[in-house]
Amino acid sequence: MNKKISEKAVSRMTLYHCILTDYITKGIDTISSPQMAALLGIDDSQVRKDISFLNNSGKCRVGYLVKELKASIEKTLGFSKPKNAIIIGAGNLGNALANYDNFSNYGLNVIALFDTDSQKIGTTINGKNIYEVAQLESFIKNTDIDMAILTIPREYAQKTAELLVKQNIKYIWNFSPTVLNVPTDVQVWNENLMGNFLQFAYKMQD
Amino acid sequence: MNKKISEKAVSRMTLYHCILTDYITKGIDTISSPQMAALLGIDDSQVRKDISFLNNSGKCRVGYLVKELKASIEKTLGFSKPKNAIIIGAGNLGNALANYDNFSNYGLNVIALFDTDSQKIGTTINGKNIYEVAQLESFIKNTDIDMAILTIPREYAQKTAELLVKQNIKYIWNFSPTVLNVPTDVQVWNENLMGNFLQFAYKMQD
DNA sequence: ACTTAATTGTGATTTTTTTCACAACTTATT
DNA sequence: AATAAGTTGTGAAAAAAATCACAATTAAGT
Repeated sequence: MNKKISEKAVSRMTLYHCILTDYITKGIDTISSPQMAALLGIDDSQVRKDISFLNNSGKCRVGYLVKELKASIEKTLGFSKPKNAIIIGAGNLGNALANYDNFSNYGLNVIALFDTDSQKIGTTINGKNIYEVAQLESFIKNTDIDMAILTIPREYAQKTAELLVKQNIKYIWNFSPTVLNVPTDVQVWNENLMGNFLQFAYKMQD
Repeated sequence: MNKKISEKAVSRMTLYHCILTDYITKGIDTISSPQMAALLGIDDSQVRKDISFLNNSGKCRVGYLVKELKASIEKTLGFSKPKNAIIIGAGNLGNALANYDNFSNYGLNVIALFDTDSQKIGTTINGKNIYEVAQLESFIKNTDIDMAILTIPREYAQKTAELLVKQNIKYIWNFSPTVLNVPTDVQVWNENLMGNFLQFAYKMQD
C-alpha cells in the first residue's frame, strides 16, 4: 500500500483532481477512466494504473465516484494535513500568492510575508503582515512554520535560502530562477516560470 | 540530429540553463558534468547524455564552455525566436507576469492584457494596455500573437479558451487550475500552482 | 432471462529513461 | 618525458514507465 508513487504519476493525479473538481461543480457523480484519459490525451489504462495506488475502487460499467476519488487523491497527496508557510519577498509574485485565498482550501496557510523594503514593512497584504527579513529568526521561534515560499530576485535567493536553512526550515518552494545549494535534508521545489516557458517554447517549435 | 528531446530532458535543460546563468554572473568560464550533476543531485552521465542532444562538445579534463553551452540550450529550446503573447486576466497573477520584465530576455514579449473589469480597462500595467475581452477579435486581427497566457478564475477558463481557439490562437499557457478542453491542434501548457503545491506536499509526507 | 456493450483491474509486454562502465583524451604534475 | 587524475562521449545493461490485452464484472436494453 505505501509504495512510493512516481513524480509523474503524482503530477497526473493533480490533473485528475482538477477534472474531478470541475465535475463536482457540474453536479456529475461518476467518471470513467476513458473519460479522464480523453480530457488529458493519455491512455485509459494509465489512469487506472494511477488510481490503483489510491486504495480506491471503481465500479465496472459505471466508473468511479467523483467525490470519493477526489477525497482519495487529497488523502494520498497529503494536503489533508495543513501546512503553515511564510512568503519571502512581497513583490508582484509574492503579492499574487498572498492574495490567492484558494491555497487554504488545499491545506496551505500563508501566515505572513517578509521583505527588505522599508516602505512595505508594517503594511499588510490580504490581511497578512509584512515583516522585515531581519525579524525572521524571532518569528520562526514563536510560530510553527512548515515551509517558506521564495519570491525574491535571483541574486538574493541563495543567501536567503541559507538564512532559512539556519532557521531550520526544511521545505522551500522556490520561485526564483536559480538552483539553490542547500543541505540534502532540505527539500527544494523549483517553480521556475522562465524554465517552464522554455519547455513550452520547445513544444512550440514543431 | 533533430531527434525529439523528452520532456524530462527539456526540463533538466532549463535547470542547466539556470546554473549556467549563475556561473556567468560569477565570471566562471567552464563547467563539468559532475559539477552540474552535484548541484541537481543527479547522475553525471545523465547530464552528458542530455548535452549530447545539443550539438555541443566539451573538452576532456576541462568540461564545457559556460557561454557556449548556454547558447546551445537557448538555441535548442527555441527561445531565440521571439514570441508575442497577450495576458488574459489582469488580476494579481496577470499583474505579476506583466511586470516580469525578464520575460523579454527569454524571447517572450507581453504585448497587452485583457480583462472584463471596467475599472481596469483603459489603464496600463508596466506600460502595457489593458483592453476589454470583447476587443480580442479585432486586436488579434491587427497584431501577430503567438500565444495567450490565461490568468483568470477557473470558472471562466473554458469559455475564454474557446474564444481564443476561435481567434486561431494555437498556444495557451494556462494558469487556471482546470483542464481545458480544446481541439488537438491547440497546445495547452498547464501551470497549475495548486497542483504543483500538491506534488510538493506529497514529498513533504516522508 | 438473455444478450450486448462498457468498464475495471492487472499481469505481460514494449518502450523509454536512467545508470553503468570504460575507452579515449587532455591537462597538470613530477 | 612519463605519470596521474579528471573528463567527455557512448554503447551496453538495468530500471522505470507506459501500453497492451484480456478476464471478470456489471448495467441496460431486448
